[in-house]
Amino acid sequence: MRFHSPAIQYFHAVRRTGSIRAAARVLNVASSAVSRQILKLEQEVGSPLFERNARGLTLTTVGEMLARHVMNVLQDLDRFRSDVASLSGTWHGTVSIACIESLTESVLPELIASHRGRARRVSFTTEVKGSSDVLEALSRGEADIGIAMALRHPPDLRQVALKRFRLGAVVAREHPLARRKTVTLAQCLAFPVIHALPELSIYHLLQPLIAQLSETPEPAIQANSIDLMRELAARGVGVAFQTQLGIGRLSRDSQLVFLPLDNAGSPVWSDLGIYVRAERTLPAYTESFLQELVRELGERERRENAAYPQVS
Amino acid sequence: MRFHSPAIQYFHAVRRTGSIRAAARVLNVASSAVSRQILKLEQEVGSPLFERNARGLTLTTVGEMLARHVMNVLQDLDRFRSDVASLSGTWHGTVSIACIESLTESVLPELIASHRGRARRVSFTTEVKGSSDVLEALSRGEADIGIAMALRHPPDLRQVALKRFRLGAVVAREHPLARRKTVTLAQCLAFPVIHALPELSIYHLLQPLIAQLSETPEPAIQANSIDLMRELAARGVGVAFQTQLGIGRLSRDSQLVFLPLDNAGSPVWSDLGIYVRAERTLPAYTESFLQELVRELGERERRENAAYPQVS
DNA sequence: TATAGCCGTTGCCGAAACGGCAGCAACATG
DNA sequence: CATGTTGCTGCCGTTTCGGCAACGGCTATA
Repeated sequence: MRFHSPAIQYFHAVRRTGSIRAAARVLNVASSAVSRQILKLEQEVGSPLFERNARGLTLTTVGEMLARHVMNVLQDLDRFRSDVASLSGTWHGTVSIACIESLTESVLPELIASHRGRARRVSFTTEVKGSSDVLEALSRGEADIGIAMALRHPPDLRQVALKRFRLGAVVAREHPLARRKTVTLAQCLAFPVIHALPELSIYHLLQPLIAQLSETPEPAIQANSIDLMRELAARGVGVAFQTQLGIGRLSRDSQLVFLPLDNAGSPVWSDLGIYVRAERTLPAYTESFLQELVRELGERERRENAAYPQVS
Repeated sequence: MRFHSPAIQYFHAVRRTGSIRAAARVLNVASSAVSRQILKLEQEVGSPLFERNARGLTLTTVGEMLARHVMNVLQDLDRFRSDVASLSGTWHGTVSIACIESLTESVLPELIASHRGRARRVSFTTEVKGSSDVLEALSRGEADIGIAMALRHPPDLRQVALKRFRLGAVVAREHPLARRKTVTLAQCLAFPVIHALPELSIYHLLQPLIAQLSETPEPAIQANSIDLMRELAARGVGVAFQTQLGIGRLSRDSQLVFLPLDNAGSPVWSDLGIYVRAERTLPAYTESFLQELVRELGERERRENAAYPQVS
């Protein structure tokens, strides 16, 4: 089912690989063929699409415009294919997800497992990244669904849903703070804390609040792995900060205690956004999973906010 | 700038014309070439795209799916072209509008004139249709922007804006009702009325209200031309029903008087919707006009509702 | 400074795709 | 039954495409 001129696909491959020869290897054709198609495209458009650097090609402004168009075409072709396939009863395809680490402990594995239980022919690709990298991967068409901290998102992305979860302190069961219902940041800073490095978005949530406090914090550990921070907290090394989503199993096993943060009487929210390329209609199987994802996150949001009602 | 395989464009032409030979004439190629491209497409997709009737071709289900994809591709290609053109400073293209008759008296001509005053290189195509035909033309990709009564719209269309205007009685200056501020339907029906035929959406707005009244109405005139109804009312033939949008000049010349309808104490609204294909990003020049259209209609809505405040 | 390894591009040539022409059968209309 | 129109199919010249080998430009390394 290849009714689009090869130029389109060649261009797409060159953009992704950043090199004509590399694209040719991926496409299983001679590099000369790729080169000629690109040159022909540039002649048709009337403007160069790539800047030829010594070590590969970079998109020009016009090239980026064409890349957007080509992405729209190829993604819509995917959708068309899945539409035709679903007509004859066969649901198959791959859902590609880019998400931040907090989802990997329980939300995503459970959802994927349950979904594959019902739709065996749908496969998944998931890539864990930082929030801004998630949005970038989505913009570049390298993922279908993105889950990231709800920062300002580029206009070519659409925020399908926005779920807010309470940020809290995470301590071991034996920790002195563990008997409290909620904690303030100041109370936490009296103990050794496990800080997130700036590449994690928790850092940007907490930093402004910490800056307001004038106290000298206890010596702290810094890490960029949520998994590591969680395990450190479980071993009583210190106080970590997370949403309850990121704790998961250790919380159920009662090794960890989650204490909602209380910032001058109001909760500290961590906003989770679900994103999709705006100029795109998702294939049916992707849309189906997306709906489940939104529903599940909404369900968790509801449950957590019921368990820890407003401080005020 | 034709970097899409001919099959795409041929298919699109065949779909629009409903015949291979007609498409070939439009495309300036031999009919055999078109026929072969369609056959090749069907082979690639693995399913017939058209039903061959004796007198032309009709889309199959799969064909309609492909038509949707092809429409997305070609419309997005248009957008890409306009993006590239605007990069080199030249804004040009054609905005195609499908709308109902009430817009043709003042809103649309003024907007188009003012827009062309600023952007000389943008041309316009406008087609006046009934509300449901407007939506259909939009779905088929025969128009960029649709303005119609806000009925339920198909899911492949997006309602960009919804503006409500008061439905009112329209009478000549000398008409006995002309001195009133508002009128009820019952008061109107005491006089000869000019009814809309079912093909106009005013009919569907008024019919349920008329059905509630048990009175025997005066002998009425029925028409399907808003222009005709307006001119009839201006000549004192009877009471017509319209939104103020549809009166325009004759109202400014004080030949006609607009009397908002009062239905058991509440206004009768006529909802005007502005529509666009959902799976599409508009070219910049089209988007620009669309914004002006929405703004202008919003402005009129505001002015009218200020002139005729709530009845209650 | 010389060399090896990439890079994109180009000439050449066989293969594949495309399009035009004329003619076919099928069907509708009168 | 004649006529017109429909889509389809051999045949054939033209265009396009892709593979191979080679060239010049560049970087990194010895």
